Amino acid sequence: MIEYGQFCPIAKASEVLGERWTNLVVRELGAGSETFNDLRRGLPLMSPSLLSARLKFLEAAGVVERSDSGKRIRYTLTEAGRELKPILLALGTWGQRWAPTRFEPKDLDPSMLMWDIHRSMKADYFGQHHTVLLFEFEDYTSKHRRWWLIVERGEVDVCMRDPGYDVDLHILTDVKSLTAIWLGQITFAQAIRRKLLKMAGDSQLKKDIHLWLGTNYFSSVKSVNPVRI
DNA sequence: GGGACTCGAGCATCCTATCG
DNA sequence: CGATAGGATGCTCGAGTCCC
Repeated sequence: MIEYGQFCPIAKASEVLGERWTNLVVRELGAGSETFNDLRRGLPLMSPSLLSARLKFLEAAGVVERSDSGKRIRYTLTEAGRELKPILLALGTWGQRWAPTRFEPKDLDPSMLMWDIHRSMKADYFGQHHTVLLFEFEDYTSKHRRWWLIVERGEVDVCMRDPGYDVDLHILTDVKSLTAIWLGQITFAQAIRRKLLKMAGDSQLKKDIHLWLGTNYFSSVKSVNPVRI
């Protein structure tokens, strides 16, 4: 644990939250992740051993509650943890406005992007229709190239293997462009016009992509140093 | 087989003592 | 006072365990 040797409340808060990854674990829990594997999907570069250590630390600090139903272990935020939400949102707003975004390969992560998108998609748009969306990243050749989002009864599932259903809409793009759209750095219309995003399939889904895909929470915050795509 | 870890080796970074 | 070395600490990666 970091210790600053100061009574200042900011120092005390930093002793709890200042370690690497800690804020992002709280972010994931605040966004609705509850199981160890959900958290891993939202934090793909964090090792499981470190995630386990951080969860134990946050539990001891009174930020996270661990409950074991016998079937599976759930992690949820305590009242202290929930009170961090506006603080993290303020931190994110500051980051979107002031922190330089370079979109270098090390900052781009298709798994984190798809996990984030699947969580914020407007599932209500699809009603009771079973809908299959295939996202294909032209800049990836590995197992991370194709991602299926399956919408069913208000739930969205993300899949890295072909689930075997007919695809309603095929979206061909690259990770950098979709990240830029997701963060509000460029609009769908601009991306389509510049052929950074191409679609094949259901014409209504194509037309309404800006309605159902959603955007990152901070996308409306204007950056002082926007990136050039 | 999936979920939730745990362990150990190796590497990276940080901290502290020492030296010029 | 600043640079350096070496030990301590932290982190990742990969493999494995345990339980349901």
